[in-house]
Amino acid sequence: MDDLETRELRYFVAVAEELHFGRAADRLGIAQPPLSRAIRKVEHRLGVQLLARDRRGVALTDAGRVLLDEARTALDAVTAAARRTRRAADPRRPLVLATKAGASHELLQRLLDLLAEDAQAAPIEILLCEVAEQAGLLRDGSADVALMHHPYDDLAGFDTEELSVEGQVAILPAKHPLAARDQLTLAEVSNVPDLPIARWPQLDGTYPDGPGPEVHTQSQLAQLVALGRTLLVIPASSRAWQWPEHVAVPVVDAPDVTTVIAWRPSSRSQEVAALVRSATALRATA
Amino acid sequence: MDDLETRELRYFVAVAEELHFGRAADRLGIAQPPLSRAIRKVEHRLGVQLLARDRRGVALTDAGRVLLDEARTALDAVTAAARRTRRAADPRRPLVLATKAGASHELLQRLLDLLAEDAQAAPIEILLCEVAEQAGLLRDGSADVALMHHPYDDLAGFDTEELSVEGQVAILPAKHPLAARDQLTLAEVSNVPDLPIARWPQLDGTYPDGPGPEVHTQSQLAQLVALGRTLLVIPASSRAWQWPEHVAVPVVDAPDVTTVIAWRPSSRSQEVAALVRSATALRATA
DNA sequence: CCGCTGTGATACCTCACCGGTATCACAGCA
DNA sequence: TGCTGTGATACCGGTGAGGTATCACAGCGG
Repeated sequence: MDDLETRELRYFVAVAEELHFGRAADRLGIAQPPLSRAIRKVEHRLGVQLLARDRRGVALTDAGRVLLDEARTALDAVTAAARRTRRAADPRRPLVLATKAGASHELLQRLLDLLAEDAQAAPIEILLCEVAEQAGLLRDGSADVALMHHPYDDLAGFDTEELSVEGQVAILPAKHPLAARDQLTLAEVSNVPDLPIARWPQLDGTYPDGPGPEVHTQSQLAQLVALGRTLLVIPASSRAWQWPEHVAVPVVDAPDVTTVIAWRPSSRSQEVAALVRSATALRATA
Repeated sequence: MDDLETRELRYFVAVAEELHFGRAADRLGIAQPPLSRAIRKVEHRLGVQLLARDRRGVALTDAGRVLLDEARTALDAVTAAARRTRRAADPRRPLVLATKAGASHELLQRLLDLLAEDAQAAPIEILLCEVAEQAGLLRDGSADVALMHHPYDDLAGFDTEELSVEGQVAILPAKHPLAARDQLTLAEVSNVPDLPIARWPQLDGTYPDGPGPEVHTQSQLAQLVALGRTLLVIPASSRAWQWPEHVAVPVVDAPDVTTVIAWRPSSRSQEVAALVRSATALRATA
C-alpha cells in the first residue's frame, strides 16, 4: 500500500492553502526546494497532478481540491488519535465540552449545576470557541462533546441529541428606529440599507461579496452592532449580546433554532454517554 | 505539533493486533528490532505506555486500546485521501456502491434499471461484500455509497436515507420440522436445540462463546443451513439464501429491518447526491 | 541444575532520504 | 536589458530507519 505520510499531507495542505511554495515552506519551517520535491513526489506516487504551476503562481487542480479536503480530515484524525490516547492515559482527565461563547448560556448553566450535584459525574471543562469551530474541535480530539445549533452548524458526521428549541431575535443598535419595535419579520431585517448583514469567512478563509462588514469573531460583531454598523439575527438565548447599546427584538418568522449536544459517533466512552444522558435529562425539566 | 506518522500508526496497529513483535514485524515486512524501537519512540513521544510487555507476551494498556481504535480510523482516512484523489483525477470514474451480497436484491435491481434509463447518470459499479464490511469500505474510500440495514449495520457517522422497510424470515433446512410452519415467532426460533444460531467474529476477530458454529462468510452460513446445522433470521428480501435445501418462514414478531442508502457526510460530490436522489425516488414507486 | 526455546531489548553499522545552500530557467516588468 | 520573483535543479551533509548479531530472561523439559 502506498499510503501518504502525515508529513506529506501537512506539506500539501500548506501549499494548497498558500498557493505559493515559498510562503508554504516558510510556514512549515523548511526551505522551499525540499517542499517542491516532496509535492512532486506525492504527485508522482498518486499518479495525479495536484497543482497547476504556470510560472508566476500555483493553482489547485480538481484532484488537488479533493486532496486538500481529504487531507484536512485525515490530519484531524491523526491528531485526534494522539490527543485521545494521551487523554486516555490521564487518570483525572476532564471531559471537554465545546460551545460557542455566549450561546445557550442558561442551558449550559443548568447542565453544569446538574453535574455538580452528581458526585459520580466526570469533571468537565468548558472550551469556549468562535462560531462554527466546534466541528473541528470534535474532529481533532480537542473536545469530547459540543453544544451546536441547527441550522447554523454543520452537524454532518456527528451523533446528536436535541436539547431545546427556541425562536430568534434581532440584535440592533439601541438608537436605531427598528429597535423600538416589539417584534420584526425576516423581510424587515434582511434588507435594512443602513444596517447591512455582516459577512463571515467561508471555509476557504475568503469572504463572500456583499455590503456588510467583514468579521471573524463575535466580539468584533458585538462592537459593530454597538457602533450602529450592522445587525444580526441569532437564537434568543445567546448572551454574548447584552451590551447596553444593544436591543433584542423577536423576529417572529425566523426559523426555530435547535440546540443539540453532539459527539463523535465512534466515541465509545461511557463518560460521554453519561454526559449526554445528563444533558437530555434537562429537557424534561425545561 | 508532534503528529504521529502514518508509518508509526501502521506499526502500532500491527503490533496491537498481533500482540507479538516478531509476527507484527513479519507482517510489515521489516525486522523486529526497528519495530520495537519505533513503538518505544511512539510511547515516548506520547508520554504514554501503550503496551504492557511482561516477558512472554504483550498486552494492550487502556491507552493502547484507545490508540488502536483511533489509529485504525486515522489510517482509513489517510488511505481514503489517496484513493479519492486518484479517483477524482480519473475522467470516467464510476461511482462505487457497496452492498452485502444477496441482500436487498430487488431494490438494487430497480435502482440499476432506473440509472440505466437515465443517460445523465454516472456509471455505477457494484461492490459486493460480506456482512458489516460496508462501513469500512465507505470510510477508506473504496466505496462512495452503500446499502446498509438497520438495525444490523452500524450507521454511526454516515448520512442515510431510508429506502424500504420489511419483515424478517427464518431460513431453515427444508427437512427440519419447523420448516413446515407458515409462520414462527422469535421465541420459537431463538432456542432450537438442534439448530443453534451461528456465531460471527466480533470486531477484534474473536468469536463469542456459544453452541453455534463459527462462520465468517455468508456462503459458509448458507451451506451450514443446507446441511441442517443452523438456522438464521434475516430480512425477507435477501436472496443469498435460496438454495433448494432452504425454506424461508416469516418470523412475525421480529423487528422490522430498514434498508438505507448511506454515504459519508463530508462527501460533497454531486454524483453521490444524484444517486441518492435516484434511490429515494424508488420509494414512491415501491 | 542445565541446556533449549522463544520472547523483546540492545549494540552497532549502512545507506536512503530529508533538508539545507547555491544556482538555474523563465515570466513579467521597468 | 537588467531586475525581481517564481518554482525547479544540483549537490552535499546528517539524521534516522532498517538490517544483522547478540543479549537477557522466563519458561520448560530432561
